[in-house]
Amino acid sequence: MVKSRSRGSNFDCVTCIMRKRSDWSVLGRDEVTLLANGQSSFSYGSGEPVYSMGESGDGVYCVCSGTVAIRRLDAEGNSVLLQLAYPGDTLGYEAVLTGEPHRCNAEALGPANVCHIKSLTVKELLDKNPNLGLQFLRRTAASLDDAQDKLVHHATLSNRAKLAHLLLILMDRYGRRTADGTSTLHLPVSRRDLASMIGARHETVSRIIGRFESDGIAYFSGRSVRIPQVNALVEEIRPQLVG
Amino acid sequence: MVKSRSRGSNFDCVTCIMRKRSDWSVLGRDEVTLLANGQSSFSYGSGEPVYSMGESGDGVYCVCSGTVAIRRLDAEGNSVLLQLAYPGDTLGYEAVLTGEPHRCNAEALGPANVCHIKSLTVKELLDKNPNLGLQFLRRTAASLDDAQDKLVHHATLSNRAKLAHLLLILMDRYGRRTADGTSTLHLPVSRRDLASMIGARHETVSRIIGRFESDGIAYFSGRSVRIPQVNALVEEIRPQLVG
DNA sequence: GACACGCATTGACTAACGTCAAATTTTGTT
DNA sequence: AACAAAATTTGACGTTAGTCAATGCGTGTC
Repeated sequence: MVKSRSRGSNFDCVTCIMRKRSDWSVLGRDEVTLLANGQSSFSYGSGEPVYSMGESGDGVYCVCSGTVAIRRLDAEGNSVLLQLAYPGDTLGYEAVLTGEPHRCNAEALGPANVCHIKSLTVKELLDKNPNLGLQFLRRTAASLDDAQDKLVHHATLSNRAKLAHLLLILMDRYGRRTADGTSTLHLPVSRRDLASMIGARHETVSRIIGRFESDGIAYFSGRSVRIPQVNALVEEIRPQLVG
Repeated sequence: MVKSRSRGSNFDCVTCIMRKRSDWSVLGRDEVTLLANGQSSFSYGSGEPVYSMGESGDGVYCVCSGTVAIRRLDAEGNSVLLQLAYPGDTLGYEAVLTGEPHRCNAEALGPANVCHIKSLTVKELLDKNPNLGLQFLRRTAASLDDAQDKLVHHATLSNRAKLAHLLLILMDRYGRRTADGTSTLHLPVSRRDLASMIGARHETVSRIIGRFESDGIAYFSGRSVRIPQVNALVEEIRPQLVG
């Protein structure tokens, strides 16, 4: 179900509720007007690219609704899902700042609304309000921290532990705690993407899922996951301590 | 040989040759004076910490000479070497910007001179010259790009390929091409660190080194490496393509 | 509704890698 | 120079995870 990208008119920065929770919250009243003038909003269908590796950055993107996947492909075509972007997140500013082409693909994981702010406007705003740049800097530093944490996990955890950890992270956004202490989770991504996020093959993920079910830790049905005790997942993360 | 950190007086931002190649190159003349006033320079011995995880960021650090290793430890004490910092690199600004404690250790890998610029000065400079913040942002974005590339490699390459790749990267800075086409390389880090950089055990690295030697690709003696044909390392990186 | 396609699961097998332990070398200290 | 400590190498072994291949499942298309 891949609709083609369509221009939407429903989103306007001045009234946008996401703006207050985003990097753009540092802007003053007339700066927001400038932002609104340099902006266009688009609707995307599932799987549709927002931007692609190699394209030059003609502006930045701000997620208004939905989830956007940030991926990188290597020379052999392996796709790695690096990050999930949510409403309020700003994407693609690296390319605008450096003048280099985009290093990643950004793709809507479901119906999504994403606004585009053209480079000129971004540069004017950065110039007018230095806090915007500092805000981007804080955000980028947080992403770097996140990426470095992932590197540590890739270096020290088993695939099973990494999958448990990933499920816990996805729980934060997509999970729901039911009355009797069990939790449920609707996965935003396929098994293949799940696998690429932890640096494993999709067959391996299938097998780990099988073992989670045998061990009573998590039960999968399509993209729905039922987790009787969240704490059991936490236990999975620390390497086996003997004693 | 761990000397204790000592205050040095040899380094002054106004005359510092590294400054022109660093983020601070965007500063104007009197801003450099402000920088020089908020700065103190220190000498470090091999293995000595510049700052440590958990400490609060009381300023940023600028490498004047030597190499500084950026590491992160996990809960079980595993150390992962995330990055090598070189003269001109600025460290530790994340902690200053966010107010959070340092998330990494920074440690001199050999004799090194590192200047400390106190938080107040950094904030004044960021305030006076917005280009400094943008410069930090560009640098951080580049680090993020680098970390994401590593994630892709961790997800898709074998340890052997990752080691070959790492050697090529280290060649850029520590390598020397001799007349007859062979190259030599003096490693700045131990085998353990080499292992942590590619997410493998040190025993595994030892064995890969053994195989590199059997295969005539690289010969190791302590921290010296001789590489007859650099191209042979490049070949190692791409997964076996069946022909 | 039948079909095709991509995704997911499972099995059999193999290769890569980690673990534990011991021997050896290197490095730093006294 | 002698010693102690740490790093490195090597071996034997077990486990994990990747590969190849076949089958099943689900979704969207015609």
